[in-house]
Amino acid sequence: MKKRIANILALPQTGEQLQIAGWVRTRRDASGFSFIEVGDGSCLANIQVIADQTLANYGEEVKKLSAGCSVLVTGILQDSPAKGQAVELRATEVQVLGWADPESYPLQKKHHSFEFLRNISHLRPRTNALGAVARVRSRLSYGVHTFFQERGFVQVHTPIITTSDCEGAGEMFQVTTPSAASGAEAGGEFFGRPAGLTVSGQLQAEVYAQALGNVYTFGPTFRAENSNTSRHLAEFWMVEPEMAFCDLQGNMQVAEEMLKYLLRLVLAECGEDLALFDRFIAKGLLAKLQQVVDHDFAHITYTQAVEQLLQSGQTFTYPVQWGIDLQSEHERYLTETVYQRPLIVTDYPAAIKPFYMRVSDDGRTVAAMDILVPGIGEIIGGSQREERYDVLLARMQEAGIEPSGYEWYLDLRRYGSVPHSGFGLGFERLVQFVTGMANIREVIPFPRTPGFAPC
RNA sequence: UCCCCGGUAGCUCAGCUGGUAGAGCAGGUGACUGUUAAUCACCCUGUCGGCGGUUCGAAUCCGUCCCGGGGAGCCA
Repeated sequence: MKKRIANILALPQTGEQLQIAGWVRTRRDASGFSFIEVGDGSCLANIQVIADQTLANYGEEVKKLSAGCSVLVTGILQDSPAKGQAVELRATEVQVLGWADPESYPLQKKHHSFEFLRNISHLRPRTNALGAVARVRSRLSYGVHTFFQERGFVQVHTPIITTSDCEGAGEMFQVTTPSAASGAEAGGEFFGRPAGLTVSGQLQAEVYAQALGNVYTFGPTFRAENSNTSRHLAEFWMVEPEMAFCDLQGNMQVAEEMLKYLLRLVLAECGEDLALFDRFIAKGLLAKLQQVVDHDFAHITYTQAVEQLLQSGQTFTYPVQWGIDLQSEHERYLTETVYQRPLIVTDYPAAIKPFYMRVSDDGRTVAAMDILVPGIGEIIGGSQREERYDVLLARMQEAGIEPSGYEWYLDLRRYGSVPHSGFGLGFERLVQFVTGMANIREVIPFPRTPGFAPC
């Protein structure tokens, strides 16, 4: 019976006859038989196969197996007499499904730089670290859905192609057809007006929040920024809940609960993979994650943040002054040095935030919140939305946005407007935080960055 | 886009102040071995990122372009 290695190792039943299918990691020969380590991606661990010379294809095939070959192994699970593994599979048949020429197969049984692996993105999930990232990412993704579904949120598939720019969220990729672009098509635009790939599902999520209450969207997002950093991608995934009848306090509460829920989840269910990261990628990772789960997030207002930075005695490249946007160095200092845990900064100056954020009673700040985490910086950005028609309209005009393109958005304030809030979580930044991977390009299967999209 | 650093064998890298290349791993062959980053011996591997310049001579110095990494900006 064909079984996955994760299931075999979770509940080993020696004496059982079973079959595994996977890829050879290494082969070591002893006198009269070979050890073959086979992994199938179901977990980090491989299973050791004992292939005896009595196998019909031992000399012809088994002895020629090398890293990357795919095999179907039938055998009997038995206790292992040697250290390193509790059980091993004594093969009665080793069927080679696909060869991998050792002269040209790029993956070796040694450390490879992530930079090198990135250039073979079609093969890199076969490595321990990238395979572990893929499993953790998948578990987190599923966890996002269970977190919201358990709380009665409705998932909304917001559009990927959009004609409304979520102002302030970055440059949009244009979407058109070859004939439209060349002007051959009547009207010049496939959609009748300029369209692009979404930079945020927020505005459309607001529509459904004001019909269904609590909703979330979780999908791909695109930014045509020429930014080349370890924290930015041109295509990434974003989690965006939007909640009607919810103020900034409730918003922050959901965000903190969600992050802790997801960390608890992977700590409980991805222990083996996280242990790998803790050992080889980011020492102390497990303790750091546990510490986040066990403590409340720190809360300060933007104004307090500015005061603390001014009083810190630190010299910053960018001088601190009320009204400036906090720079990376400022955010890092606060979350990594002062608080050493996730930090929520609220109530930013209205002048540096987008038009849709709710203006506070002081008239100069908005009900915004950023969650900063050590090592990554901003992982969540959110706000209470401006629900007052007049104020929203004024803010749009201040920002130089033509209201005619946003009539549908203004309608939400004309008809049964309610206080509501939401936030955006950069999913890859979450995966980065959880795995400790230094570069965001390693936590998405096929990273897209300026000048890079190989397949 | 800006600043800094880098591009040498399939991979990871060394190569000091200029004298036309090395190691480990991988690969091949053989030996040995309940092995597990196996071990030992032998063998193979290079337009030193591209182009131009200085020089008797350039991997090394200069210019320029391309690519990558780190940081910044922008943000998630």
